[in-house]
Amino acid sequence: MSETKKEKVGKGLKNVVYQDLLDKLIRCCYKPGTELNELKLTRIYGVSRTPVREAVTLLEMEGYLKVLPKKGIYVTDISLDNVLEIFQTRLEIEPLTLKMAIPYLDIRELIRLKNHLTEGTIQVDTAYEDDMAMHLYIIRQCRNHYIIHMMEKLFKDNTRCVIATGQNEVKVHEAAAEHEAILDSLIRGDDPDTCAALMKKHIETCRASALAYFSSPEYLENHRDLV
Amino acid sequence: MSETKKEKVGKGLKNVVYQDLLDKLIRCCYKPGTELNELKLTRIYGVSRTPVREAVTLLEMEGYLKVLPKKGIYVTDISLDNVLEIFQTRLEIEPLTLKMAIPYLDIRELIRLKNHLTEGTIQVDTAYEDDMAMHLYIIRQCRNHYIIHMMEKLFKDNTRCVIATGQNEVKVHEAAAEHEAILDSLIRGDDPDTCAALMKKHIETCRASALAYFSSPEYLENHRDLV
DNA sequence: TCCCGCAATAATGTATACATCAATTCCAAA
DNA sequence: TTTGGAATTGATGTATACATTATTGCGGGA
Repeated sequence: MSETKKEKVGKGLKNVVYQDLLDKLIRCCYKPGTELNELKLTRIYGVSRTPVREAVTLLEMEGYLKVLPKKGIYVTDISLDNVLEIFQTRLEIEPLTLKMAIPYLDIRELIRLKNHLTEGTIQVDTAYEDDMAMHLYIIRQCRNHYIIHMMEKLFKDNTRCVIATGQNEVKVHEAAAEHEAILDSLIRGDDPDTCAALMKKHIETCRASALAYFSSPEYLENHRDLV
Repeated sequence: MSETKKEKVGKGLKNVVYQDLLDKLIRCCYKPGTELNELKLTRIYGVSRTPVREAVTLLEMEGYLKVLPKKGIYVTDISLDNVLEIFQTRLEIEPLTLKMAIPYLDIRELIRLKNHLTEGTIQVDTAYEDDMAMHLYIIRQCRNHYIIHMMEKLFKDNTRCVIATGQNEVKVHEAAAEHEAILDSLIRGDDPDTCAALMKKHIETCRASALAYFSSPEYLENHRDLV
């Protein structure tokens, strides 16, 4: 009933609603604190309450929505603590994950990722996507579902935080240089600890950049509400 | 309609069904491979399909059930790979988690856990519960929701594996001795790396014990189907 | 006997009706 | 004017009816 009828994202309206809502929540089309309710959502998607409810149930379990009975459905807030936890986790786990992944990395894929970085000028608008692509590729090769699952969720949350707080001005060239260093190290076949150290350094740079942003006048101006 | 009407486990029949099903899946009352369907479940719980569906949807997302459209709902299998992943994750993450938790550990709680171990004879039937209690207490104090969430899921899976494979004969005294060593080290306020090393050693013991069990004639006899 | 096809069945997917409950509003009485 | 309370509203919780579809089984024809 909405637009194109058979998108087949994942079969079933439940999955369509879930995927679309998840995407909108991560991209902050529905900002933290927004109040929704089932009726609104059924009208937006042109489906009945059943698929909406199932999608909402899943998103509540994932922590993006909170259902208050007889009150409404609320988009969960983001806190500075949350951002700190994300970086703490990345600092502690990602270097480890990289070491686990090394035996399974495909050199061709690493080269492809590197070429993406150095293909002429870096495009700012896709820089964040490319950034995540490298991290997620490495993580997925660690062959441990528990860690992969945690890290994929973490990167979703990270994206949501980045968008919610408006830190679009990531230092793309600095990050790209560090990415290149990591990829080169992996391609050369350096000692795992060496590669992991480069990854740790990179994440520390990211964290410093994010925390600096949260203390900047620019941020404090626009987001007296958040964090 | 079933038995006691107002159990209030978590408000809502959805939560009642979810909690009960989760418990039964972890305890392998529904063994891996079992085929269920919504109708059966509605009859078992005496509720309509709606709460059943919502519970099933959640359990499918958690990986305990798999819904095959127009076929049935199947209890997911357990593989040896899964067991290996569990121990790999514990070996890599739990010592780290312990170090993160140290500043937040409550000495009184550590002493309480230790007294539990040394109170006369160790009761075999509750040994596994007590074992998990210590690990989960430490993990929860690490104050990182991503890691806590992952590890709680992992311990649920671990319990399910232990029960499914029937390794009730955990070496309770050996495990208890290692637990005591860890707790003593924490209570003394040893260096974090020292404590973490004890934890790692303990998990290695657990893994060795589990893997030995999987190679034992006793296991191979009873479980030609599994793993 | 074997095979093709249609129909019945049984399962999930979806929509909607009904139940419940909390918050709000509005009216009446002090 | 203020306040208490009952009724209405609006939200989710639950049950059920309806739609869709894959599977299965039966039956007729080659």
